[in-house]
Amino acid sequence: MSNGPANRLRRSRERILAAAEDEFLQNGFLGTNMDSVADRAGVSKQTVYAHLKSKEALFLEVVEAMTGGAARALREDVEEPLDDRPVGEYLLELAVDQLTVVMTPRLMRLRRMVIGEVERFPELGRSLFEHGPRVSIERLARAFAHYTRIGQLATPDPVAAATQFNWILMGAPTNAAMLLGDAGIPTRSELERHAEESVRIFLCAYGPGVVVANQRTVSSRSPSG
Amino acid sequence: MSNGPANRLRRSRERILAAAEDEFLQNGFLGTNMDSVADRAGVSKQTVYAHLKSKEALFLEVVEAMTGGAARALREDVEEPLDDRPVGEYLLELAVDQLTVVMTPRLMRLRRMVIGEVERFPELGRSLFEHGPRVSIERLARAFAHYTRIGQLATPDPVAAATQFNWILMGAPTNAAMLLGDAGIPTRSELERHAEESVRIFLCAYGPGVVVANQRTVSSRSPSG
DNA sequence: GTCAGACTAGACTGGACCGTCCAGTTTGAT
DNA sequence: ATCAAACTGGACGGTCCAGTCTAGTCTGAC
Repeated sequence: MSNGPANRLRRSRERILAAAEDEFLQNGFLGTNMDSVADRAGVSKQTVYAHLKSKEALFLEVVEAMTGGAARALREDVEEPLDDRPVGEYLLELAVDQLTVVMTPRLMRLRRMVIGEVERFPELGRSLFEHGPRVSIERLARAFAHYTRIGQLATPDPVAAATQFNWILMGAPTNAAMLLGDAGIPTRSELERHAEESVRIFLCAYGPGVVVANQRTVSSRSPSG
Repeated sequence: MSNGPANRLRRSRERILAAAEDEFLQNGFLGTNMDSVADRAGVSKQTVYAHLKSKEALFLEVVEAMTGGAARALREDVEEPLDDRPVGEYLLELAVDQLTVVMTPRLMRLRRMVIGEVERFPELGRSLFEHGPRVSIERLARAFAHYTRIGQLATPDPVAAATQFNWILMGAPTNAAMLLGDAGIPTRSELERHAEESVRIFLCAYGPGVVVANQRTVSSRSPSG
Protein backbone atom coordinates (compact mmCIF):
# COMPACT_ATOMS: atom_id res chain seq x y z
CA MET A 1 0.00 0.00 0.00
CA SER A 2 1.48 3.27 -1.06
CA ASN A 3 -1.20 5.46 0.38
CA GLY A 4 0.67 6.35 3.46
CA PRO A 5 -0.92 9.39 4.99
CA ALA A 6 -3.74 9.25 2.48
CA ASN A 7 -5.97 7.33 4.84
CA ARG A 8 -5.41 9.76 7.64
CA LEU A 9 -6.16 12.59 5.28
CA ARG A 10 -9.37 11.05 4.09
CA ARG A 11 -10.48 10.13 7.55
CA SER A 12 -9.88 13.62 8.93
CA ARG A 13 -11.68 15.14 6.02
CA GLU A 14 -14.69 12.93 6.52
CA ARG A 15 -14.86 13.66 10.21
CA ILE A 16 -14.65 17.36 9.53
CA LEU A 17 -17.36 17.28 6.89
CA ALA A 18 -19.64 15.17 9.09
CA ALA A 19 -19.17 17.49 12.05
CA ALA A 20 -19.69 20.57 9.91
CA GLU A 21 -22.85 19.07 8.49
CA ASP A 22 -24.32 18.63 11.95
CA GLU A 23 -23.27 22.07 13.11
CA PHE A 24 -24.48 23.89 10.02
CA LEU A 25 -27.80 22.05 9.97
CA GLN A 26 -28.37 23.00 13.56
CA ASN A 27 -27.09 26.57 13.61
CA GLY A 28 -26.97 27.81 10.05
CA PHE A 29 -23.98 29.43 8.40
CA LEU A 30 -23.50 32.47 10.59
CA GLY A 31 -24.59 30.67 13.73
CA THR A 32 -21.90 28.03 13.40
CA ASN A 33 -18.39 28.59 14.64
CA MET A 34 -15.29 26.86 13.49
CA ASP A 35 -14.06 25.92 16.95
CA SER A 36 -17.21 23.89 17.53
CA VAL A 37 -16.76 22.17 14.20
CA ALA A 38 -13.20 21.26 15.04
CA ASP A 39 -14.16 20.05 18.50
CA ARG A 40 -17.02 17.97 17.21
CA ALA A 41 -14.79 16.47 14.57
CA GLY A 42 -12.24 15.63 17.26
CA VAL A 43 -9.67 17.53 15.30
CA SER A 44 -7.62 20.65 15.81
CA LYS A 45 -8.72 23.84 14.17
CA GLN A 46 -5.49 23.91 12.25
CA THR A 47 -6.41 20.63 10.62
CA VAL A 48 -9.75 22.02 9.55
CA TYR A 49 -8.00 24.87 7.79
CA ALA A 50 -5.50 22.46 6.29
CA HIS A 51 -8.39 20.76 4.52
CA LEU A 52 -10.64 23.68 3.70
CA LYS A 53 -9.52 27.18 3.18
CA SER A 54 -12.41 28.99 4.84
CA LYS A 55 -15.70 28.67 6.63
CA GLU A 56 -17.47 29.54 3.42
CA ALA A 57 -15.64 26.83 1.47
CA LEU A 58 -16.55 24.32 4.16
CA PHE A 59 -20.17 25.37 4.04
CA LEU A 60 -20.38 25.10 0.26
CA GLU A 61 -18.68 21.72 0.35
CA VAL A 62 -21.09 20.39 2.96
CA VAL A 63 -24.21 21.64 1.26
CA GLU A 64 -23.21 20.48 -2.19
CA ALA A 65 -22.35 17.07 -0.78
CA MET A 66 -25.76 16.81 0.88
CA THR A 67 -27.70 17.87 -2.20
CA GLY A 68 -25.65 15.44 -4.26
CA GLY A 69 -26.39 12.69 -1.79
CA ALA A 70 -30.07 13.46 -1.82
CA ALA A 71 -30.11 13.43 -5.59
CA ARG A 72 -28.42 10.04 -5.60
CA ALA A 73 -30.96 8.70 -3.12
CA LEU A 74 -33.76 9.98 -5.32
CA ARG A 75 -32.24 8.33 -8.35
CA GLU A 76 -31.71 5.00 -6.64
CA ASP A 77 -34.63 4.62 -4.27
CA VAL A 78 -37.41 5.85 -6.50
CA GLU A 79 -38.64 3.39 -9.07
CA GLU A 80 -37.61 4.63 -12.47
CA PRO A 81 -38.54 2.00 -15.05
CA LEU A 82 -41.39 2.59 -17.42
CA ASP A 83 -42.54 -0.96 -17.64
CA ASP A 84 -46.04 -1.99 -18.43
CA ARG A 85 -47.56 -1.45 -15.06
CA PRO A 86 -50.76 0.59 -15.14
CA VAL A 87 -50.20 4.30 -14.59
CA GLY A 88 -51.96 4.40 -11.28
CA GLU A 89 -49.87 1.66 -9.79
CA TYR A 90 -46.63 3.16 -11.06
CA LEU A 91 -47.53 6.63 -9.85
CA LEU A 92 -48.61 5.47 -6.45
CA GLU A 93 -45.42 3.59 -5.84
CA LEU A 94 -43.34 6.48 -7.11
CA ALA A 95 -45.27 8.90 -4.92
CA VAL A 96 -44.73 6.89 -1.77
CA ASP A 97 -41.06 6.32 -2.58
CA GLN A 98 -40.43 9.97 -3.25
CA LEU A 99 -42.17 11.18 -0.13
CA THR A 100 -40.29 8.61 1.91
CA VAL A 101 -36.92 9.63 0.55
CA VAL A 102 -37.47 13.36 0.69
CA MET A 103 -39.50 13.94 3.83
CA THR A 104 -36.76 13.24 6.34
CA PRO A 105 -35.70 15.57 9.16
CA ARG A 106 -32.22 15.80 7.74
CA LEU A 107 -33.25 16.79 4.23
CA MET A 108 -35.88 19.18 5.52
CA ARG A 109 -33.29 20.88 7.70
CA LEU A 110 -30.99 21.15 4.70
CA ARG A 111 -33.78 22.70 2.71
CA ARG A 112 -34.59 25.19 5.45
CA MET A 113 -30.99 26.18 5.74
CA VAL A 114 -30.48 26.61 2.01
CA ILE A 115 -33.65 28.69 1.77
CA GLY A 116 -32.51 30.84 4.64
CA GLU A 117 -29.20 31.43 2.90
CA VAL A 118 -30.59 32.04 -0.59
CA GLU A 119 -29.79 35.73 -0.34
CA ARG A 120 -26.19 35.00 0.62
CA PHE A 121 -25.63 31.88 -1.50
CA PRO A 122 -28.10 31.90 -4.40
CA GLU A 123 -26.24 29.14 -6.21
CA LEU A 124 -27.07 26.71 -3.40
CA GLY A 125 -30.78 27.28 -3.86
CA ARG A 126 -30.42 26.87 -7.58
CA SER A 127 -28.44 23.68 -7.06
CA LEU A 128 -30.96 22.19 -4.65
CA PHE A 129 -33.72 22.98 -7.12
CA GLU A 130 -31.88 21.39 -10.02
CA HIS A 131 -30.95 18.26 -8.09
CA GLY A 132 -34.35 17.90 -6.44
CA PRO A 133 -37.59 19.02 -8.02
CA ARG A 134 -36.16 19.32 -11.49
CA VAL A 135 -34.88 15.77 -11.79
CA SER A 136 -38.11 14.45 -10.29
CA ILE A 137 -40.10 16.42 -12.78
CA GLU A 138 -37.97 15.27 -15.67
CA ARG A 139 -38.37 11.64 -14.73
CA LEU A 140 -42.13 12.12 -14.38
CA ALA A 141 -42.28 13.88 -17.73
CA ARG A 142 -40.58 10.93 -19.42
CA ALA A 143 -43.04 8.57 -17.77
CA PHE A 144 -46.01 10.71 -18.76
CA ALA A 145 -44.88 10.91 -22.36
CA HIS A 146 -44.62 7.14 -22.36
CA TYR A 147 -48.04 6.59 -20.80
CA THR A 148 -49.59 9.13 -23.13
CA ARG A 149 -48.08 7.30 -26.09
CA ILE A 150 -49.69 4.05 -25.01
CA GLY A 151 -53.00 5.74 -24.29
CA GLN A 152 -53.08 5.46 -20.53
CA LEU A 153 -52.70 9.18 -20.00
CA ALA A 154 -53.57 12.42 -21.76
CA THR A 155 -50.74 14.85 -21.23
CA PRO A 156 -50.18 17.00 -24.31
CA ASP A 157 -47.47 18.83 -22.39
CA PRO A 158 -45.73 16.18 -20.28
CA VAL A 159 -43.43 18.62 -18.51
CA ALA A 160 -46.31 20.84 -17.41
CA ALA A 161 -48.27 17.82 -16.22
CA ALA A 162 -45.20 16.50 -14.41
CA THR A 163 -44.70 19.83 -12.70
CA GLN A 164 -48.30 19.80 -11.58
CA PHE A 165 -48.15 16.27 -10.26
CA ASN A 166 -44.89 16.92 -8.50
CA TRP A 167 -46.30 19.82 -6.53
CA ILE A 168 -49.68 18.25 -5.92
CA LEU A 169 -47.66 15.55 -4.24
CA MET A 170 -44.86 17.53 -2.59
CA GLY A 171 -46.40 20.94 -2.00
CA ALA A 172 -48.34 20.34 1.17
CA PRO A 173 -45.81 18.18 3.04
CA THR A 174 -42.81 20.27 2.05
CA ASN A 175 -44.33 23.56 3.04
CA ALA A 176 -45.63 22.22 6.30
CA ALA A 177 -42.19 20.86 7.11
CA MET A 178 -40.59 24.18 6.22
CA LEU A 179 -42.69 26.26 8.58
CA LEU A 180 -43.54 23.80 11.31
CA GLY A 181 -40.18 22.13 11.75
CA ASP A 182 -39.82 18.40 12.06
CA ALA A 183 -43.27 18.29 13.62
CA GLY A 184 -44.61 19.11 10.15
CA ILE A 185 -43.17 15.94 8.65
CA PRO A 186 -45.98 13.48 7.89
CA THR A 187 -46.15 10.08 9.49
CA ARG A 188 -46.04 6.97 7.37
CA SER A 189 -49.80 6.61 7.18
CA GLU A 190 -50.42 10.30 6.50
CA LEU A 191 -47.85 10.02 3.78
CA GLU A 192 -49.53 7.03 2.17
CA ARG A 193 -52.92 8.62 2.36
CA HIS A 194 -51.61 11.79 0.79
CA ALA A 195 -49.86 9.86 -1.97
CA GLU A 196 -53.08 8.07 -2.82
CA GLU A 197 -55.11 11.24 -2.90
CA SER A 198 -52.53 13.00 -5.03
CA VAL A 199 -52.53 10.21 -7.58
CA ARG A 200 -56.31 10.19 -7.62
CA ILE A 201 -56.48 13.91 -8.27
CA PHE A 202 -53.87 13.74 -10.96
CA LEU A 203 -55.59 10.90 -12.76
CA CYS A 204 -58.89 12.73 -12.61
CA ALA A 205 -57.29 15.66 -14.39
CA TYR A 206 -55.00 13.86 -16.80
CA GLY A 207 -56.35 10.36 -17.08
CA PRO A 208 -57.58 9.20 -20.46
CA GLY A 209 -61.17 8.72 -19.32
CA VAL A 210 -61.63 12.28 -18.26
CA VAL A 211 -64.86 13.85 -19.29
CA VAL A 212 -65.66 17.35 -18.31
CA ALA A 213 -69.29 16.81 -19.00
CA ASN A 214 -72.07 17.46 -16.61
CA GLN A 215 -72.92 14.16 -15.22
CA ARG A 216 -72.97 14.21 -11.55
CA THR A 217 -70.99 11.29 -10.58
CA VAL A 218 -69.50 11.92 -7.29
CA SER A 219 -66.32 10.07 -7.09
CA SER A 220 -66.83 9.67 -3.42
CA ARG A 221 -63.94 8.07 -1.80
CA SER A 222 -64.36 6.64 1.59
CA PRO A 223 -62.42 8.48 4.21
CA SER A 224 -59.89 6.15 5.56
CA GLY A 225 -56.56 4.75 4.79
CA MET B 1 -52.91 69.01 20.89
CA SER B 2 -52.06 67.27 24.10
CA ASN B 3 -49.97 64.54 22.63
CA GLY B 4 -46.73 66.33 23.03
CA PRO B 5 -43.92 63.89 22.51
CA ALA B 6 -46.28 61.12 21.48
CA ASN B 7 -45.91 61.94 17.82
CA ARG B 8 -42.16 61.94 18.00
CA LEU B 9 -42.30 58.64 19.80
CA ARG B 10 -44.54 57.08 17.25
CA ARG B 11 -42.55 58.44 14.36
CA SER B 12 -39.26 57.15 15.71
CA ARG B 13 -40.74 53.78 16.37
CA GLU B 14 -42.07 53.52 12.86
CA ARG B 15 -38.79 54.53 11.31
CA ILE B 16 -36.96 51.98 13.42
CA LEU B 17 -39.34 49.18 12.54
CA ALA B 18 -39.23 50.03 8.85
CA ALA B 19 -35.45 50.14 8.84
CA ALA B 20 -35.21 46.91 10.79
CA GLU B 21 -37.58 45.25 8.36
CA ASP B 22 -35.35 46.13 5.43
CA GLU B 23 -32.19 45.07 7.19
CA PHE B 24 -33.56 41.80 8.51
CA LEU B 25 -35.12 40.86 5.17
CA GLN B 26 -31.81 41.46 3.47
CA ASN B 27 -29.39 39.99 6.00
CA GLY B 28 -31.36 37.73 8.30
CA PHE B 29 -31.26 37.82 12.07
CA LEU B 30 -27.61 37.12 12.74
CA GLY B 31 -26.44 39.00 9.66
CA THR B 32 -28.07 42.23 10.76
CA ASN B 33 -26.37 44.61 13.13
CA MET B 34 -28.01 47.19 15.26
CA ASP B 35 -25.82 50.08 14.17
CA SER B 36 -27.00 49.63 10.59
CA VAL B 37 -30.59 49.57 11.74
CA ALA B 38 -30.12 52.80 13.70
CA ASP B 39 -28.33 54.44 10.79
CA ARG B 40 -30.93 53.42 8.27
CA ALA B 41 -33.67 54.65 10.57
CA GLY B 42 -31.85 57.97 10.88
CA VAL B 43 -31.88 57.52 14.62
CA SER B 44 -29.28 57.02 17.32
CA LYS B 45 -28.66 53.59 18.66
CA GLN B 46 -29.73 54.75 22.06
CA THR B 47 -33.15 55.56 20.65
CA VAL B 48 -33.48 52.10 19.22
CA TYR B 49 -32.87 50.63 22.65
CA ALA B 50 -35.26 53.12 24.19
CA HIS B 51 -38.01 51.61 22.05
CA LEU B 52 -37.06 47.94 22.00
CA LYS B 53 -35.19 46.16 24.65
CA SER B 54 -33.08 43.89 22.46
CA LYS B 55 -32.24 42.79 18.95
CA GLU B 56 -34.34 39.72 19.46
CA ALA B 57 -37.35 41.75 20.57
CA LEU B 58 -36.95 43.96 17.53
CA PHE B 59 -36.78 40.95 15.26
CA LEU B 60 -39.88 39.34 16.72
CA GLU B 61 -41.75 42.64 16.51
CA VAL B 62 -40.82 43.10 12.86
CA VAL B 63 -41.69 39.59 11.80
CA GLU B 64 -44.96 39.47 13.66
CA ALA B 65 -45.93 42.81 12.17
CA MET B 66 -45.18 41.56 8.68
CA THR B 67 -47.09 38.31 9.07
CA GLY B 68 -49.99 40.25 10.55
CA GLY B 69 -49.88 42.65 7.61
CA ALA B 70 -49.81 39.82 5.13
CA ALA B 71 -52.74 38.18 6.84
CA ARG B 72 -54.69 41.44 6.66
CA ALA B 73 -53.89 41.79 2.97
CA LEU B 74 -55.09 38.25 2.40
CA ARG B 75 -58.30 38.96 4.25
CA GLU B 76 -59.01 42.18 2.41
CA ASP B 77 -57.74 41.62 -1.10
CA VAL B 78 -58.99 38.12 -1.67
CA GLU B 79 -62.65 37.83 -2.48
CA GLU B 80 -64.35 36.15 0.42
CA PRO B 81 -68.10 36.17 -0.21
CA LEU B 82 -69.88 32.99 -1.08
CA ASP B 83 -72.37 34.49 -3.43
CA ASP B 84 -74.06 32.61 -6.20
CA ARG B 85 -71.29 32.73 -8.73
CA PRO B 86 -70.43 29.38 -10.25
CA VAL B 87 -67.61 27.59 -8.46
CA GLY B 88 -65.22 27.84 -11.34
CA GLU B 89 -65.53 31.58 -11.59
CA TYR B 90 -65.21 32.09 -7.86
CA LEU B 91 -62.22 29.81 -7.58
CA LEU B 92 -60.43 31.36 -10.50
CA GLU B 93 -60.78 34.86 -9.12
CA LEU B 94 -59.71 33.73 -5.69
CA ALA B 95 -56.73 31.89 -7.13
CA VAL B 96 -55.49 34.91 -9.06
CA ASP B 97 -56.08 37.23 -6.10
CA GLN B 98 -54.24 34.98 -3.72
CA LEU B 99 -51.26 34.45 -5.97
CA THR B 100 -51.08 38.19 -6.59
CA VAL B 101 -51.13 39.04 -2.91
CA VAL B 102 -48.74 36.35 -1.78
CA MET B 103 -46.18 36.08 -4.55
CA THR B 104 -44.38 39.33 -3.91
CA PRO B 105 -40.64 39.71 -3.38
CA ARG B 106 -41.21 41.13 0.08
CA LEU B 107 -43.40 38.31 1.33
CA MET B 108 -41.21 35.70 -0.25
CA ARG B 109 -38.18 37.18 1.48
CA LEU B 110 -40.07 37.13 4.76
CA ARG B 111 -40.94 33.51 4.21
CA ARG B 112 -37.35 32.61 3.40
CA MET B 113 -36.10 34.37 6.48
CA VAL B 114 -38.66 32.75 8.78
CA ILE B 115 -37.90 29.32 7.36
CA GLY B 116 -34.20 29.91 7.85
CA GLU B 117 -34.80 30.83 11.47
CA VAL B 118 -37.26 28.05 12.28
CA GLU B 119 -34.68 26.29 14.40
CA ARG B 120 -33.99 29.45 16.41
CA PHE B 121 -37.54 30.87 16.47
CA PRO B 122 -40.02 28.04 15.92
CA GLU B 123 -42.95 30.21 16.98
CA LEU B 124 -42.40 32.47 13.98
CA GLY B 125 -42.78 29.58 11.58
CA ARG B 126 -45.88 28.47 13.40
CA SER B 127 -47.26 31.97 13.29
CA LEU B 128 -46.61 32.40 9.58
CA PHE B 129 -48.31 29.09 8.96
CA GLU B 130 -51.35 30.02 11.02
CA HIS B 131 -51.71 33.45 9.46
CA GLY B 132 -51.04 32.27 5.93
CA PRO B 133 -51.91 28.82 4.65
CA ARG B 134 -54.23 28.02 7.51
CA VAL B 135 -56.55 30.99 7.07
CA SER B 136 -56.58 30.47 3.31
CA ILE B 137 -57.49 26.85 3.79
CA GLU B 138 -60.20 27.68 6.27
CA ARG B 139 -61.78 30.18 3.95
CA LEU B 140 -61.64 27.68 1.10
CA ALA B 141 -63.14 25.00 3.30
CA ARG B 142 -66.11 27.23 4.12
CA ALA B 143 -66.59 27.94 0.44
CA PHE B 144 -66.34 24.27 -0.47
CA ALA B 145 -68.85 23.30 2.17
CA HIS B 146 -71.20 25.91 0.73
CA TYR B 147 -70.73 24.79 -2.85
CA THR B 148 -71.09 21.17 -1.87
CA ARG B 149 -74.36 22.01 -0.12
CA ILE B 150 -75.76 23.58 -3.28
CA GLY B 151 -74.52 20.74 -5.43
CA GLN B 152 -71.79 22.49 -7.36
CA LEU B 153 -69.01 20.56 -5.69
CA ALA B 154 -68.45 17.19 -4.11
CA THR B 155 -66.20 17.58 -1.12
CA PRO B 156 -67.19 15.21 1.65
CA ASP B 157 -64.24 16.53 3.65
CA PRO B 158 -64.04 20.25 2.85
CA VAL B 159 -60.90 20.87 4.85
CA ALA B 160 -59.01 18.09 3.10
CA ALA B 161 -60.18 19.35 -0.28
CA ALA B 162 -59.26 22.91 0.66
CA THR B 163 -55.81 21.80 1.69
CA GLN B 164 -55.37 20.05 -1.60
CA PHE B 165 -56.53 23.01 -3.64
CA ASN B 166 -54.40 25.38 -1.67
CA TRP B 167 -51.22 23.48 -2.42
CA ILE B 168 -52.13 22.64 -5.99
CA LEU B 169 -52.28 26.39 -6.38
CA MET B 170 -49.47 27.59 -4.13
CA GLY B 171 -47.07 24.66 -4.09
CA ALA B 172 -45.20 25.22 -7.32
CA PRO B 173 -44.84 29.02 -7.18
CA THR B 174 -43.96 29.12 -3.51
CA ASN B 175 -41.31 26.48 -3.71
CA ALA B 176 -39.77 27.95 -6.81
CA ALA B 177 -39.63 31.34 -5.12
CA MET B 178 -38.05 29.81 -2.02
CA LEU B 179 -35.16 28.17 -3.83
CA LEU B 180 -34.69 30.42 -6.83
CA GLY B 181 -35.04 33.79 -5.16
CA ASP B 182 -37.09 36.57 -6.67
CA ALA B 183 -36.33 35.15 -10.10
CA GLY B 184 -38.63 32.28 -9.17
CA ILE B 185 -41.63 34.57 -8.75
CA PRO B 186 -44.07 34.05 -11.62
CA THR B 187 -44.99 36.85 -13.98
CA ARG B 188 -48.54 38.01 -14.27
CA SER B 189 -49.33 35.80 -17.24
CA GLU B 190 -47.61 32.73 -15.80
CA LEU B 191 -49.61 33.34 -12.68
CA GLU B 192 -52.91 33.50 -14.53
CA ARG B 193 -52.13 30.44 -16.54
CA HIS B 194 -51.20 28.52 -13.41
CA ALA B 195 -54.36 29.66 -11.62
CA GLU B 196 -56.49 28.43 -14.50
CA GLU B 197 -54.78 25.09 -14.64
CA SER B 198 -55.03 24.65 -10.88
CA VAL B 199 -58.76 25.34 -10.91
CA ARG B 200 -59.23 22.98 -13.82
CA ILE B 201 -57.41 20.18 -12.01
CA PHE B 202 -59.31 20.75 -8.82
CA LEU B 203 -62.67 20.74 -10.55
CA CYS B 204 -61.76 17.55 -12.36
CA ALA B 205 -61.15 15.89 -9.03
CA TYR B 206 -63.88 17.48 -6.93
CA GLY B 207 -66.39 18.90 -9.35
CA PRO B 208 -69.87 17.43 -9.54
CA GLY B 209 -69.59 16.59 -13.22
CA VAL B 210 -66.70 14.34 -12.64
CA VAL B 211 -66.82 11.05 -14.34
CA VAL B 212 -64.32 8.61 -13.17
CA ALA B 213 -65.37 6.47 -16.04
CA ASN B 214 -63.06 4.61 -18.26
CA GLN B 215 -60.46 4.96 -15.74
CA ARG B 216 -59.19 1.48 -15.71
CA THR B 217 -57.43 1.61 -12.58
CA VAL B 218 -56.02 1.70 -9.77
CA SER B 219 -58.38 3.04 -7.34
CA SER B 220 -56.48 4.86 -4.82
CA ARG B 221 -59.57 4.62 -2.75
CA SER B 222 -59.93 0.95 -2.26
CA PRO B 223 -57.23 -1.62 -2.04
CA SER B 224 -58.72 -3.60 -4.84
CA GLY B 225 -56.04 -2.69 -7.29
C1' DG C 1 -38.25 80.91 30.32
C1' DT C 2 -38.63 76.51 32.09
C1' DC C 3 -38.87 71.82 32.37
C1' DA C 4 -39.51 66.98 31.21
C1' DG C 5 -39.15 63.75 28.07
C1' DA C 6 -37.29 62.37 23.51
C1' DC C 7 -33.30 62.25 21.18
C1' DT C 8 -28.04 62.58 19.56
C1' DA C 9 -23.09 61.42 19.03
C1' DG C 10 -19.89 58.60 20.04
C1' DA C 11 -16.99 56.26 23.32
C1' DC C 12 -16.77 52.04 25.69
C1' DT C 13 -17.22 47.10 27.67
C1' DG C 14 -17.26 42.51 27.19
C1' DG C 15 -17.36 38.79 24.50
C1' DA C 16 -17.54 36.03 20.31
C1' DC C 17 -15.23 34.45 16.44
C1' DC C 18 -12.37 33.83 11.92
C1' DG C 19 -8.19 32.74 10.57
C1' DT C 20 -3.09 32.43 11.61
C1' DC C 21 1.03 31.21 14.01
C1' DC C 22 4.05 28.38 16.55
C1' DA C 23 6.30 24.82 18.87
C1' DG C 24 5.97 20.33 19.40
C1' DT C 25 4.01 15.32 18.59
C1' DT C 26 2.26 11.32 16.10
C1' DT C 27 2.20 8.35 12.12
C1' DG C 28 3.87 5.29 8.82
C1' DA C 29 6.69 4.27 4.96
C1' DT C 30 11.65 3.44 3.91
C1' DA D 1 16.44 5.23 12.95
C1' DT D 2 14.90 8.72 9.93
C1' DC D 3 12.09 11.78 7.64
C1' DA D 4 8.13 14.10 5.76
C1' DA D 5 3.63 14.80 6.10
C1' DA D 6 -0.39 15.07 9.13
C1' DC D 7 -1.84 16.62 13.23
C1' DT D 8 -2.18 18.88 18.16
C1' DG D 9 -3.20 22.56 21.45
C1' DG D 10 -3.37 26.76 22.56
C1' DA D 11 -2.30 31.50 22.09
C1' DC D 12 -3.15 35.56 19.45
C1' DG D 13 -4.41 39.50 16.16
C1' DG D 14 -7.92 41.71 14.27
C1' DT D 15 -12.55 42.51 13.67
C1' DC D 16 -17.23 42.75 14.63
C1' DC D 17 -21.05 43.57 17.45
C1' DA D 18 -24.88 43.80 21.32
C1' DG D 19 -25.84 46.61 24.63
C1' DT D 20 -24.48 50.47 28.06
C1' DC D 21 -23.02 54.94 29.46
C1' DT D 22 -22.15 59.90 29.34
C1' DA D 23 -22.84 64.40 28.36
C1' DG D 24 -25.32 67.23 26.03
C1' DT D 25 -29.20 68.98 22.53
C1' DC D 26 -33.84 69.55 20.76
C1' DT D 27 -38.90 69.98 21.16
C1' DG D 28 -43.10 71.66 22.69
C1' DA D 29 -46.38 72.37 26.35
C1' DC D 30 -47.11 75.55 30.18
